[in-house]
Amino acid sequence: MIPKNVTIQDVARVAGVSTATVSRTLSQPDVVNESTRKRVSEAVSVTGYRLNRAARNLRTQRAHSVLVLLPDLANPFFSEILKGISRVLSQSGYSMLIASTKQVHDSGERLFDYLDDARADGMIILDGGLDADVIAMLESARQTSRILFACEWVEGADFPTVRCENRQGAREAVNHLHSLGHRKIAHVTGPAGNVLMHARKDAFVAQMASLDLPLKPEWLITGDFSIAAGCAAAQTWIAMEDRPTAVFCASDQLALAFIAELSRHAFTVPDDVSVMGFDDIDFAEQFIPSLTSIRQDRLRIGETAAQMLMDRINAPTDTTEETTTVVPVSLVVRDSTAPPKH
Amino acid sequence: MIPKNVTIQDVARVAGVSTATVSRTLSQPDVVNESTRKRVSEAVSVTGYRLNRAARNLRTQRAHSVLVLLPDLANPFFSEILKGISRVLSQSGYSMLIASTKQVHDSGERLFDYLDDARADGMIILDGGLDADVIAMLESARQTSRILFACEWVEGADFPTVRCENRQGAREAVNHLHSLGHRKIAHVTGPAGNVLMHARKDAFVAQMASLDLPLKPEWLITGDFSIAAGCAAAQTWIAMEDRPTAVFCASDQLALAFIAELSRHAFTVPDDVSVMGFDDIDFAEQFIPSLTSIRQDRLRIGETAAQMLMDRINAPTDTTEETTTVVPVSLVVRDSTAPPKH
DNA sequence: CATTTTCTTGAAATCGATTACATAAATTGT
DNA sequence: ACAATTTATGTAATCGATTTCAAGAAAATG
Repeated sequence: MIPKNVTIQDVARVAGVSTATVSRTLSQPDVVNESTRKRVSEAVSVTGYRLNRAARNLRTQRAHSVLVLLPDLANPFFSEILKGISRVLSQSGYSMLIASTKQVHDSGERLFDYLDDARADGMIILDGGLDADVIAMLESARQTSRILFACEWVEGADFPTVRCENRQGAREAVNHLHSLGHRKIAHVTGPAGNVLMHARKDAFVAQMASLDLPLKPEWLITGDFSIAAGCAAAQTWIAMEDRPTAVFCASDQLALAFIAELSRHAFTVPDDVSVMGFDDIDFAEQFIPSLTSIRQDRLRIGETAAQMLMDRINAPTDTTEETTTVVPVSLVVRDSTAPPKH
Repeated sequence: MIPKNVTIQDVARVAGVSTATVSRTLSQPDVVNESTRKRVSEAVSVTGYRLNRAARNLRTQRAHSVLVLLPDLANPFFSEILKGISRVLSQSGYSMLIASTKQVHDSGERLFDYLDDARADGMIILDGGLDADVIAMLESARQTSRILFACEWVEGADFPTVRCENRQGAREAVNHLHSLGHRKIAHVTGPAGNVLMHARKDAFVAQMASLDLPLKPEWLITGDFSIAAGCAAAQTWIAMEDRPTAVFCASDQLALAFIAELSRHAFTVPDDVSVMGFDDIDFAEQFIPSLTSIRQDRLRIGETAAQMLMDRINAPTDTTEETTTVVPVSLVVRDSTAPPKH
């Protein structure tokens, strides 16, 4: 009942040629004579032949797939990026493997096993918070050029990176609030140690200074990108003597939680305080009030990262040059920011 | 500079045994003598040997990976499910490949190529809206037992399925609203033809009847699971002569968009109308007002699906029995529902 | 002590493609 | 017309594991 797998041998027999010719017809049609090409193509469709990828992968020493490593599979922030990555990969005939940092760790695998394994030809890492020893291992791995970071990165490590203009985003945020008339602006940061948190915070501080705006230390509220942190930050704001009239949150998730918590305490946005986020996640638009944010083109980040990786994988030699691609951000003004009321 | 790959041959040489013994030591340690086992283990760690998966996959005719097919990569609804799937797969040493229906279609691949290809040993499909011809092909594929559906399914097709208790969820929604005192309840449905839409709508209608509640035809508002449909439904509600006091939406995304649109027209939830959703996505809790919903345990759906697939893949014979596993739902009461005001 | 059974191990075939090399045929140049 | 190319194809090695079969050693049996 179960028909045996059709192999290249079967096709060769049917077409009356050798397997080498079949293989050539399929991968480099131009080197075979037109008449045989036609005969082979016919044999292929008659037999219903499908290339066995495991065999090809073994012979060519290529996995024809790429690993995407996420900090957390359940975080919707990444889905659009995956879409971009997947699109580019599938154009090149590559498959997308997905794993989360935590899972890899828990299962006792080591990250570069994926490369050593012949399971993946490269990896796109979306988690800048990898342990130092993991990074060290990756750097000493044989195929360093096939590892790249997207969105986040690791300070001091020489991996190619695709990221958005974090600093520019923070500057635009400050400028936007400033232009609305705000002078007292707070910043809820990302998690301590996170590279994005530093980039955004530093730029925030710098821009405040360059606009001659005051900045009390307590207006820098340390959070992380979680919902809980947004709620906590809201309580911090509520407890302040001299409340800032605007708050720039390091992520949309923070901002939305911040607003939600405020509303549970009968404060209204933007009447009592203007709030803005960073990322422009899908939900920002649907929230009430809709959220002013700094938009990251996540699709493009994903596509760019995948394309860079493809280029490196297909490059004849190990190109050692490190490359950083920066994707622009844009301000999206919605209802959560307004001029301050006096 | 680039050290050659360590193969099983190298290990065998170092340990002074044959490759067969090395292979046995690694995959069935109990059949080799303890002393040789020790010697081999040592050789493995000395050489830093890593199994080449491509080679194993070819020889064993297993890809050791599973394809997960999503309707849309960018939809956050699925992320938690992926987490569940990935967890179970990685425990079994399997990798998770991800693709979207649209992408597979656009790239000209056929779905079962993934199986024929030796790229995947099975697939979990999260999209019940596949074209009829795709379904027909899948049914006629050689390895039908290695295909299963999760969340959605295809009416009439005999694939094993994991789904949540859609009907029970709809009943609980009606009961909840009824117990708050609502008598006029509308339902915003999912997209026409969708199996979830039908299950939920039918159960809604039935439960309304069994509670002797009136149900005008216009109270069944056809939507889809999109944000736009939620907005449109809100406008439909606003335009009604005799407005229902409660609205049960077939998804959270619908419900949130519904509420957002109402608020743009100066209606308040739950004061003017109670609204509830289905799914309990992460955001339901953060919305203002927080959303009453029917919770699907997405993690568990993912885990169950993956486990079922693993069992089938590892089953000695092609078990043809169709199985449907139903995962319970639960009512989560939040702020978007309240007794009607008269 | 001969015979059977059980443990261990190795030699070699195998999975299904790709590709280096060889060879035969066709084309070109002089 | 003969040598030199070019073009098209086939032979066979190869990728790196797993597994069947056979065989020698050790243990158990009568």
